Amino acid sequence: MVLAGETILPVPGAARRPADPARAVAELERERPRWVWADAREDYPPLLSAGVRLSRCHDLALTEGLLLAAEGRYGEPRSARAAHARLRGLPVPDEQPSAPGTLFAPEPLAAEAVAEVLAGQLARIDALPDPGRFRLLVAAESAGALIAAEMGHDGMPWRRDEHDALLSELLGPRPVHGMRPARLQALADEVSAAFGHPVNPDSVRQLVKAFKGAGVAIESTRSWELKRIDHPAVAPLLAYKELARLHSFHGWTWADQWVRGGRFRPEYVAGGVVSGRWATSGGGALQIPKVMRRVVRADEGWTLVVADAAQLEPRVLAAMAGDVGLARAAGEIDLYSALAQSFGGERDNAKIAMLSAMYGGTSGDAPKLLAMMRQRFPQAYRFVEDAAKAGEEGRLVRSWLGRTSPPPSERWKEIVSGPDGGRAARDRGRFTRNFVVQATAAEWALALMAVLRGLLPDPARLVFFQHDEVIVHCPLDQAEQVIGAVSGAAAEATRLLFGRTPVRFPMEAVAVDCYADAK
DNA sequence: GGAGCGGGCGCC
DNA sequence: AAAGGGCGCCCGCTCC
Repeated sequence: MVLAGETILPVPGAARRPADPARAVAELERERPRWVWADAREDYPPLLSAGVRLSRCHDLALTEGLLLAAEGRYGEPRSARAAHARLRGLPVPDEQPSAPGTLFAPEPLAAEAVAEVLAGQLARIDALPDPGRFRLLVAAESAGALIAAEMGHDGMPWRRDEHDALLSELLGPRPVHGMRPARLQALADEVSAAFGHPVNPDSVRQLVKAFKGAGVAIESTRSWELKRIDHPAVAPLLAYKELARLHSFHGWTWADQWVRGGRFRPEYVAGGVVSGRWATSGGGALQIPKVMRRVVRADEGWTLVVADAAQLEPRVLAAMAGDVGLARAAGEIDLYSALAQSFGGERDNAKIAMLSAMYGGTSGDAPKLLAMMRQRFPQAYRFVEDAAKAGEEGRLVRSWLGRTSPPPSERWKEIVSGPDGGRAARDRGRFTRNFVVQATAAEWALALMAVLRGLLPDPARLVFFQHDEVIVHCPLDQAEQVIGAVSGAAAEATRLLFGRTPVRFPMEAVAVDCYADAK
């Protein structure tokens, strides 16, 4: 095992930091070690900039977070430094992720300390209920950290000329900074005209007041509520809201900040969501509107291989719960169609039933459909009900590989024991109900990416990941190989998590020139 | 004039 | 038709 971090121990006897760390790392990488480092988010980008890529790692910070949660110590500082202080019984430093270039960056953790923390973590993993699964979780989470850094480094192809054309088409030409684009101003004027006085369409308060003055009582300005209203201001207002969002979230200013050299480079945060999903800390890569997909185009002579897992969450539920009936339906490509006959012949009913079971839905037809689910698929039904019950009682739940939900807050405990505790309890029940499914789906997706990354031929690159969807950018002549790698990776991820299961996890990939053409 | 929060809505 | 999980982000607005 080779230890790395900020501190690098290349070979025994050479305990000093080498003159050219990146080169030393690159040489050692030929042995394909599992690198151990404090925090890939900080340690990997400099290596990537130096042209070095690593195949495997153990990320102490991410692992510490997983372990603390599993041990019921969620919320304690999870940095390698903090973990080391806990081991030594020293004061634990506060969580302070130092931004790159921080003036007072802490001294790097010594290699000996890294080794100590690692040994401590491996021992703690052995003490868990299912160390084998947890080790897989740690490996997948760590691989995710590598991939997140690489995707941030490589960036997703983003054509600024197409982006500008799209914005101009929808909003009018780029305005002077701080001004509304022409189309937005025209819509705002229409809204004001409809009320007969100036109204700021960005102000909820002004809108509610204006509608009230026009004799229309509304609770909110949510678009579904506005759509039920008959008033001339509604149409321009809805159009305004949609375009204003595009302008402020993914407009010219956004592109100035996030797009360089034909690449959109967001900052992904592996494990940034409690469920294990990724988050972003800038750039909003996980909320790019579908209309923007036409802006994502492969380089000349290259292609985009776009792949998404079909109905991932219900399949995960079927596999976890070991529900034979649901697993049989999940052996089909379209799971909901396969379920339709169990829900009165309607595919939509099957979908509502499954989503309500996984999200805790109670409105509309949900109660009726859930009753049918309880009868037809008792094991799957019980699986999510048990998770909900655990949450309502303030207990913790775990994903398939052992990611543990955060505990309820002290405030929650107060409220729940009070007179109106039912609402808070049900809210938490919905959270834990969803957690077990969402977190396991995230694990499957991480495993998929980790395997896929290892199968990609150079210079193919993962350039986008969004919960259950990946994009690989590769030369045209690698398209077929990459498409094969995707389905191979999906099968391997399924095997890694669930072993032999009748549940299928279809991951169909297509090679396209433009992201918008993928669906 | 900056921090913090709720509304609203994009994605899954 | 309208409500159920997870996020990030911008806006208006309040408060200090």
